[in-house]
Formats: sequence, C-alpha cells, structure tokens
Amino acid sequence: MRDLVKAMKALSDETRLRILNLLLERECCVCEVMQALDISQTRASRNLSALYDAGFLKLRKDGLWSLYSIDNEEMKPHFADLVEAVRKGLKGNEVMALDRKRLKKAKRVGPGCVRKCAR
Amino acid sequence: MRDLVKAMKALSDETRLRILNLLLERECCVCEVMQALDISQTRASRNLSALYDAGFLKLRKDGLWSLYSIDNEEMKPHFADLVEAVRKGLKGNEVMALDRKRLKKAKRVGPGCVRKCAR
DNA sequence: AAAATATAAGCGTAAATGCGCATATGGGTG
DNA sequence: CACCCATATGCGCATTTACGCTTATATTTT
Repeated sequence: MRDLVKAMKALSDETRLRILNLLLERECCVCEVMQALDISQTRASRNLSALYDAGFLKLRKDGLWSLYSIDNEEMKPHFADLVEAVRKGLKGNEVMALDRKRLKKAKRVGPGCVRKCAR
Repeated sequence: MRDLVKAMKALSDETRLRILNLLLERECCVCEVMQALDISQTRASRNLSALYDAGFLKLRKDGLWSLYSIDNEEMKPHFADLVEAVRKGLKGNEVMALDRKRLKKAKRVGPGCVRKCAR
C-alpha cells in the first residue's frame, strides 16, 4: 500500500501532471522540461525525481543529460492504468496543449541553456 | 486539471485508500468506517468528506446516518478508471483484508456506537 | 420539549510538502 | 588539469495537510 500512496502522491501535483503530459509525448531531459513548463531547474529536477521514485519513469544518461521517459516496460500494470487515467483526464486541457507546443521548440543542446532559461 | 489534482490528492492517503476499500465492498455509514478501521469519528468523517468532495462518492441520508458509497453512475469515466486501478493495487493487501473482515462485524445500529468506539 | 445520538465543523498544532537559493557532483572539453 | 555545463542535493521557509479536541447541527426517541 505504501507504494500506491507514494504513486498517488506523485500524481497529485499540478507540476508533475504537466511533466507527465510532456513525457506522454516523448522522452525529455530536465532542461527541456524547464523550458516547456517555464519552471526553475530545481523544480524540474525535483519533480522528475518524484515521478521516478514513485515508479513511473525510467532514466537514461547521455553525457551530461538525464533523459527521463515513461517506463512502460517495467511499470506495474495498475500504475500504467493510472497513467492512462491521467492521460484521459488531461485530454483537451489548454495548459497541457501549450506545454506540448513549447516542448516542440525546446532544445536539448545549446550552450548555457539553464542560465538562459533562468532569465 | 484542478479536479484531477484534487482527485489524486484524495487518493494519496492511507486512511482514504482503506475507506475506499470498504466502499468497494458495500455502502457504509461513518460509524461503520470508524469501527472497521478503528479510527476516530472525526477522522472517518473528514476523510469520507474528502473522497466525496473529490467526486468519488455519493451520499444518502437515512435518519441520523450518512451513508456513503462509490458513485459509479455519476463519476467521471477516468475517475472510475482510477478507482479500478486502486482496487487492483490493493488486491491481496493484508490490511485491506483485515478491514473488510472487521467491516462484517461492524454494526450500523446500536446505542452509543460512537462513544463505545472511542474507548 | 428534553435527552440521546450520528455526523459535521471550528480551532490549534505537529508533520509533510513544495520550492527557491546556494552548492555539490560528475561528465565533457579545451 | 582547469573550466564549463546539466543535473542533483542540503537547507530554510512558507504553505498545506492530517488529526485530535471541542462544539455545533440535525434527527430520533422518550
């Protein structure tokens, strides 16, 4: 039960639902999440970690980048059901649509991404 | 999205998951929840209200009793999916089994139920 | 109407949560 | 090796949450 409570907690936050929405589109690095949601590096990193710790995401390292994505293979079946329910519930939401739009313009590479985003 | 966050918050608490487990069995009054989970009246009432406010339950009054049950008819489809995911995730849990067991012995009527349970 | 009863709500408090700031970590490049 | 960069983490603070205690509300019974 502990795990389920943790999973639900992970999903009970606006920022994390927005992140999940991005990841339903594609794999993202922390930097891209920052840009798409227009949030701080700390906030992006922490909330990605929360989703990861809860068991929804997998992590892949590529050089300096941490690439997070929805862990469809290893995720518990009922967790996948939760993700699906969230996807349904978020469908048509304008904030989510805007986030996805900005994700398309987000760049994984480029010098000083973090610093630039901070301004 | 606000509603979804609220729903997930409602499900991200051990007490409320235990209550939901009872209601998956059958309709319950506050008093029965108290007995089955061995918790205070305030706690039972408050957490039932939270699940109700989030949109998972319906309320029926019968004399002094407030009878809560899962609102399968009016609930949003993706909320029903959440409940189903929770049910799956809770299957086989020993705490849930014990709660259900005690629910069978819980009585809706009987003088001084609340007072007795408080001891 | 007065007493009893089940439930709800106000209030205070302890714990948990979210996040910004600063700093640490660890890989990449010159 | 020195520096740059993306990410992670320690710390402190403000807000939220959970819950017990007490009291209010509403309904039934005497």
